[in-house]
Amino acid sequence: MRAHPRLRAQRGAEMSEHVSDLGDGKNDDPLYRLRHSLAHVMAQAVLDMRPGSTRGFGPPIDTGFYYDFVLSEPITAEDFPEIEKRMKRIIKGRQKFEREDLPIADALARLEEMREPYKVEYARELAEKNGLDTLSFYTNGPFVDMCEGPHVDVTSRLPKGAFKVRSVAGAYWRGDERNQMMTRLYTWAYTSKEELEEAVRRHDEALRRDHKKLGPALDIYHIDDEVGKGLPLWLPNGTAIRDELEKVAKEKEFRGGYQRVVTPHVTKANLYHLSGHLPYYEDVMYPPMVVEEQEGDEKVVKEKYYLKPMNCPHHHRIFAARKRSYRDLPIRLAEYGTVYRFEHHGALSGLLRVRGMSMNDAHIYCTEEQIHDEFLAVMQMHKEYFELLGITDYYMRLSLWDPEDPKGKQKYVDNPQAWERTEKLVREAMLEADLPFVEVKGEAAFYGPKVDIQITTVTGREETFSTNQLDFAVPQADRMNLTYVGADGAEHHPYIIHRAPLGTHERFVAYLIEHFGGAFPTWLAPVQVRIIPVSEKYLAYGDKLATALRNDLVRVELDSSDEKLGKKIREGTVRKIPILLVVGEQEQEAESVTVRRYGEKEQASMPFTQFSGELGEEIRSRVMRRKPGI
RNA sequence: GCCCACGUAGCUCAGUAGGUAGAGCACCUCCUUGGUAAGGAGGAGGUCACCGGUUCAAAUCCGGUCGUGGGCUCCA
Repeated sequence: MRAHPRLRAQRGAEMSEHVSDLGDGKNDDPLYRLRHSLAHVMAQAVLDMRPGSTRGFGPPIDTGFYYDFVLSEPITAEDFPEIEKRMKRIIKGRQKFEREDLPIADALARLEEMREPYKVEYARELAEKNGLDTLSFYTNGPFVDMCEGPHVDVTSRLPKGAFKVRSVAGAYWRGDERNQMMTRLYTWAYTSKEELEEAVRRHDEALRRDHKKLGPALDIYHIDDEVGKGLPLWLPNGTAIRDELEKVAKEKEFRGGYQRVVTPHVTKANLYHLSGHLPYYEDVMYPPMVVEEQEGDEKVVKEKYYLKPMNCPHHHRIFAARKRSYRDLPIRLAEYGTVYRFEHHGALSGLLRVRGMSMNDAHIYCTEEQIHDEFLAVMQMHKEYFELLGITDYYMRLSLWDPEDPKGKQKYVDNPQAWERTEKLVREAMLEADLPFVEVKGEAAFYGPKVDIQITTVTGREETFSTNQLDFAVPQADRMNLTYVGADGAEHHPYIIHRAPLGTHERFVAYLIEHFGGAFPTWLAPVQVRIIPVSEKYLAYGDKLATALRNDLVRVELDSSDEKLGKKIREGTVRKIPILLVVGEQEQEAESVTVRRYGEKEQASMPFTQFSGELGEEIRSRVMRRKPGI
């Protein structure tokens, strides 16, 4: 389950010491200085070209920097060469960067005079919130900016050929859609031309792995205008991948003591009032289906049904449907449930952000004493999935509430003791699971702390792909009022762990496509084996093998096209099919096959029975023969 | 939703200054029966996203709609 956009605030507020490789220390980094200084140079160039424009933020980022402006006249990609030309001229101009510290009042006066309302706003905030009594300014040539620094000492130290204006985009002032829309210019920036070229090359390379390209190309999914935005159609190849993932999940959950349930796609409105979701989630839900009845002259609303945006309330009703004893706990209810969310039109993107998605969902109802073991088991399940799929490029985020958040009362259930207790329990489980994580305040769910697993897509965007939440609030009397009878004969409210290690099929498959570059391990590949007869004469033999493999539940295709062998090999390789079997006269006579594996140079001939035995074992044990890659 | 760009055959793209459309791949047919990354010939396929406007004439110019892509805190 993703955080509500409104609540997705205050990134990186506080990092814990559990961080291994996420250290910042960026202010001392020469590259940081370079990018930061170059940002000033670009701002100078842009303000020259568009007099009367005002500035927002202009920070260094992983690939260079960006700068936000409210422009007097729009800038498009056609203006990039001009910007670059002017930047180079400024660099050549040997402008010195000079720092100056002004008392707050003087700083504000200067910013007012510069007609920089956004800088004024931020300066006020720095003074008030952070209690600064001076603010620093940097001047280079005719350009002045309020800035913490540090910078290079003179513009001529900046490399002229190692940056490139990349793109222009819209961005709200401080990321809030209620604020002014600014124009953001992204720029690549490195220390040398070679590094820049290498970065651009890597970027282009990554784009080739983009699931939005590979997904349709490999017939995994299709998005059709007539069906609707964000509502992908899963083609046979994509469905095979989903089915395999579900198979793994069902096995793991079965062994982990989960029980499977199935719940409907639509539900009466009141359930979401009970759960507390409707008031809070309504703008992400599809509009309701309204049942009306004619009463006299008037139409009266009898019922409202919503497409379900999450599975939890349904599972809670299953829990509540019977009297529960402490002896029954923990109860673990699992479902690959399909949910629908009316995400912002502009936020939709391939399989990554959709409006209908199937979650690897489950809810664990347990006592406080059981939380530790249950949470630990969930995290260990994550570990197993990551090992199975060779996933290493992720980090875990322990998302906590923020007691200092001014809007805390609306954002979080008001129960400080419960927050402190549950956060401690989750932290302990994480430490015991021995998984590195960072702690971030202000990212919790409204009902409790959670652990989010963050991944970075090939295009460099960070996404949450799975989350595990501890919920102490929803079972309480004022919400779903879930209870069990304790050993003492009295009723108690259980705790709930919401967990979805594989996230949603949509996002997970998008990630896997990019992770594997479309070349899936055999067990997961939509087509596992393609049989290629050397010529038409051996079609019958190929067909015989295909039938035998299909009988063993192998996803196999027979290439019966009237093409030359080389062409058929190429076709199979382009489709990234893990195993191509070449069969001709020799193979037919020996009842053998020649095995050609994707990405492997060596090919081997062996008796067909040996091949099918080894293949069966490879699929059953879900081994990964190659490192993820293209 | 908002900012910018884009929308020509299933896919990738060309179409110069408004004069009713073209390539490669894929698809179909025929020839070829070929041992490891594209054999040859022919054919079919488009209301140039949709709606409206300007014009003798619109893929091309203008407006709107729909869709796609890049963005929308990595915080002086």
